[in-house]
Amino acid sequence: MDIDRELKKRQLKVTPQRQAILKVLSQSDAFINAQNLYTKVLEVLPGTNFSTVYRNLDTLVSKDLLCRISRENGGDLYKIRSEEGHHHHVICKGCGATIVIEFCPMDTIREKLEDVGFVPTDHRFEIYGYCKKCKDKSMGNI
Amino acid sequence: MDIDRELKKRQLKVTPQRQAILKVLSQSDAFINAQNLYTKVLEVLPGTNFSTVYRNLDTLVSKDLLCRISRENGGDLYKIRSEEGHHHHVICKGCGATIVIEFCPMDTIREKLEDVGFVPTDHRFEIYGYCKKCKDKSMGNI
DNA sequence: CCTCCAATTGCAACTTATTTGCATTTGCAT
DNA sequence: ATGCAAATGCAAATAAGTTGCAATTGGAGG
Repeated sequence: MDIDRELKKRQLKVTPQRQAILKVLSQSDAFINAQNLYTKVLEVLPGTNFSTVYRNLDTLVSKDLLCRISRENGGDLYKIRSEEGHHHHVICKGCGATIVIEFCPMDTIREKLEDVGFVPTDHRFEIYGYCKKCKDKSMGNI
Repeated sequence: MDIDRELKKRQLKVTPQRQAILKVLSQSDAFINAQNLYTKVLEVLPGTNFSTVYRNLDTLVSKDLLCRISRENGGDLYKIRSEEGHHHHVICKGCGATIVIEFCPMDTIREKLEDVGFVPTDHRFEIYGYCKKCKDKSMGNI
């Protein structure tokens, strides 16, 4: 991933902080929370402020550079948006690894909603569980 | 809904606070957040402590008396679990009203996950938008 | 290369949502 | 009526994220 290019494409300034954040995120496609990300960013660019990280997570999500999901009783999680277009995720609760799925349940249900006059604006579909590697382990570090 | 009966069935003590919480929740099937619920509970049972409300929300969700969803950048929302068994929700962003749908996308995707050795433990599927009534209004009070 | 200015950052204080420890009270089984 | 685990109230603590503002800086244009 050409970080500088992706930032410029979206008219965002190329700052060391953004480079650090995207560098960390691009090194894995697992979901990570803001605090853990912040810790890792500090290793790449010591002195970075956490509000800068939070602000940029918002910015980068809104510019479609990151995917964000939120869980019950847990903070939001982020990862690099490597796929183009609409998709959903299968997320391993052991290692955080993700599988992207193209299947979208809205395709099945949209028409039924129209029948009752409901206009969908957005939706969530996420699957949690354990990947092949993490099966039989109970790490729970997500 | 027979509140006392449902509590006893789950070996939970019947307290005025729980009765108040469930009374408020059972009067509507819209999702509501903990703070708003707390305010309404105070009208029914003044003096109730907010930590009691929070603790009971957790308890009641774990005992399958309530449904909980969480949104990006917002707290969790709760409603009475009126349907038996597994189901998903369509939620109006205008008035909070919900439609229960029996359709579950896992039926479609489960087999494909098995093929790659992924063991799903739980999933989320929620649809947000505007119901017939709230269309053309931009209330955004959810 | 230099200048300028809006965008970005650092800092610290604040907010919001929720949780926890502990003493007190209470539902309910016996 | 009694005993005790469960539940509550209170206050303080925590976690996660946000905000105002002054200082800094990326990068477009000269």
